[in-house]
Amino acid sequence: MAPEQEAEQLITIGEVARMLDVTTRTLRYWEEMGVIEASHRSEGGNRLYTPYMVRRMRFIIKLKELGLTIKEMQDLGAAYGDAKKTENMIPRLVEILDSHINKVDEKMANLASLRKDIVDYRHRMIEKFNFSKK
Amino acid sequence: MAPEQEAEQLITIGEVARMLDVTTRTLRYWEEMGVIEASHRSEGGNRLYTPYMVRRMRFIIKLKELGLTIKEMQDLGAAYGDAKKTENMIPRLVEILDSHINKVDEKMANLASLRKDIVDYRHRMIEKFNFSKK
DNA sequence: ATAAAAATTCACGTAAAGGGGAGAATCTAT
DNA sequence: ATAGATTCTCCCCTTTACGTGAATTTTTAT
Repeated sequence: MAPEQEAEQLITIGEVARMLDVTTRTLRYWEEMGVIEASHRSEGGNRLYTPYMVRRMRFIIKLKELGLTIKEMQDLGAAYGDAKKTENMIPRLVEILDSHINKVDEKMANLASLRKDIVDYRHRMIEKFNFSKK
Repeated sequence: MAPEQEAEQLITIGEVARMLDVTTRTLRYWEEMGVIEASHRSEGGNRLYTPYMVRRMRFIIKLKELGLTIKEMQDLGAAYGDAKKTENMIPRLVEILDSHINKVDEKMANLASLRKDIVDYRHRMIEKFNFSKK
């Protein structure tokens, strides 16, 4: 067998927070919501995280940037945790992403329409102004 | 002189709510927030709205669908209302509209970029999935 | 050993956009 | 005139994603 695996370097919540540019409160909140959990606890009870967990948190952040809610991440997390195979999570993720692409498309169409409305309104106002000045 | 202008047909809050597919609570909330106000009140104090107000509310709904906040609508709403009162405000209104057009343009650019991110991410996920399935 | 920094668990607060109910008054129709 | 439907004003509740202490422990550095 290979020699015992080297102890992973565990880092504290504060270090993780600085690395990911989030607050410790946010990390505890994610744990509270069940989208992530601390890898270990120290003797005294302090949270300690492995690099793997940090990668998972980066992933969470990415999903957040893509507009997924914590609730949607919980679904993904369940699939993730249960199967332990990332691959099993992917179809569900793709499904959620698809729905987000649709939402974004809708918003863009609406924005285009609003822009047109505002521009039209602006033109009417300018004409009215010039006319009143004769 | 022309004959006295026909009394505008005023409708109740419930009718407006049904027409616009929102709740009466929502309409009162908008009033509370200052983005709209009732055209009149009946003898007994019930809100009554003119067709013009209904058009303004449709406009509000459109803005809402775009993700504009009530705060943003307050600016636009104020300008919209002021312009009706006096044409001296038109240059100011055009100015505000221009700033909103810029905001809309920015939002559209952000959404376009977000959409690209999501689509790219989706592709990477699918490739990974297919690869793992060999 | 001891001060300072960091972490712990409550637990209340915030903003946005309303939801929902109470109790009273008003409007509509017969 | 009276039932029944609507509306009125208050006022507290909800959700989401944390913020912000407070009081207590743990960890780190000297």
